Amino acid sequence: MLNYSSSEENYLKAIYHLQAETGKVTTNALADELNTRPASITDMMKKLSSKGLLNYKPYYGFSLSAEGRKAALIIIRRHRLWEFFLAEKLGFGWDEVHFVAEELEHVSSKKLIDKLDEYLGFPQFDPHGDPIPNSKGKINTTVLVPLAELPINQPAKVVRVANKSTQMLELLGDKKIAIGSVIQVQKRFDFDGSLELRLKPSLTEIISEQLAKNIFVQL
Amino acid sequence: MLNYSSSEENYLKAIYHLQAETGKVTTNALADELNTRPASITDMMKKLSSKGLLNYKPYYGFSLSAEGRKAALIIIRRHRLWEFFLAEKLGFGWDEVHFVAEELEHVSSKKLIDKLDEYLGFPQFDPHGDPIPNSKGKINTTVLVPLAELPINQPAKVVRVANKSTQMLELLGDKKIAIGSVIQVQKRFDFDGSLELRLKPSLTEIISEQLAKNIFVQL
DNA sequence: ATTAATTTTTAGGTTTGTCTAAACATTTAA
DNA sequence: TTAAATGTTTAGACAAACCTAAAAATTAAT
Ligand SMILES: [Mn+2]
Ligand SMILES: [Mn+2]
Ligand SMILES: [Mn+2]
Ligand SMILES: [Mn+2]
Repeated sequence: MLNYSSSEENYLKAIYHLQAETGKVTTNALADELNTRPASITDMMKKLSSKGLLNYKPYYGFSLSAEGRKAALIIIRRHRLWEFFLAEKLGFGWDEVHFVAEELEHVSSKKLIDKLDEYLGFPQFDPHGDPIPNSKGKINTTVLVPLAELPINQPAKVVRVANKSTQMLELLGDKKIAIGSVIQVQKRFDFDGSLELRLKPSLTEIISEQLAKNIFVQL
Repeated sequence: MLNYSSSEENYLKAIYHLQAETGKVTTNALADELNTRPASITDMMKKLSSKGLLNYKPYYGFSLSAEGRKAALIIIRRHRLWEFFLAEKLGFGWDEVHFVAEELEHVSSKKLIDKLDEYLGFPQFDPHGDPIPNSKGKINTTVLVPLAELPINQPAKVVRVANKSTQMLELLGDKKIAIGSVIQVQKRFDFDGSLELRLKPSLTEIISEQLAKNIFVQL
């Protein structure tokens, strides 16, 4: 049914992400995201809008059409399922999966992805805690709360980490925090925003506000 | 270390296969194999030989250099490991794996392939019975005998099927022959070359010469 | 040994996706 | 409210990987 080039797919995905994160998408922001030049963005915007994937008026910006959003979600589904596979089955580290999935996501067999999904047990979140759209493109829109804003003594599950660097992975390992951990905030120090967490009845850890802003939990 | 485009990889692989099957490679044969025009072959031959992957003299034909052979084996390794994965883990049919692997083989992470190999238990043959090169590019060169030439009463294991069509799969299913089956030829009818096979002490099947020529066994 | 047929290469185009430099629009600042 | 800065689009090129049609080389047939 659908068949887009790897380039088109990367553009659709990037537009979707920028739209979700910042509300609107600009030519420069997209060029920055995709490591291309603004002129290339304009070229591709014309192409995608002529294919009905984008609403585009010169100088007025652009946004995904219903069809474009649908296509983007298919690619995001592929990407996150592959990330899950790499981490869960092949033992890749958290911080290594993204780069490889960036290539695997362009393999376009629908059967492949649906079988993979089944084989993996229909996972709900990728290794970074981001939700995986189902085969109909529906995405779990559970509202995630940054740990920095979690009310005191409210238990919650860690499901997503915004920053995906090696340094972050290292720090989380040290603090014994992982995707799936159930956590509650025991105390918030207003001076620097640092938090005292309770991980298990007998295990507490102190984390910085900066770290807390990058950890997302589900109530 | 190495990084070739998908096109270059497909050419290298096709040259390797034609070289192995027919001894030499011609412009037309290659164009035929790759569904392109002879002119496109000449273009790519210049490119690949300028990269040192090919020995090429205009009008005199071409053959893979040592480096080209090495690159081809890496791609064949990827292809066959993915085929094995699709058949073994995701439940794809024999006849469905090739098409998808044709795309997956171009994902270039060495770590991905080596981890996949390990995850799959270092398989020796793909679902068609073709040998899988190891991570150093060494390929199992076990000589395979077409079932049509197997001596009477010599037990042997089915390891490869040359024709990969759905029709073939259907016929083999009907005759209860699969990769891994241990077989011996009980009688050869010289009139039409058909064979009476013994599959288990109490199970015999008659197969045509045409089928027997497409089934390869290991002694 | 010419001529004819086949194979291979060259010449010149096309499409996709990129780029730089210049022009044009919009936004911000003086 | 004009000028400067910023953001976006156009114009024109380029490389990769294809193509068709014509030319050149090789091989096969008279
Ligand atoms: Mn990608
Ligand atoms: Mn992810
Ligand atoms: Mn391929
Ligand atoms: Mn195979």
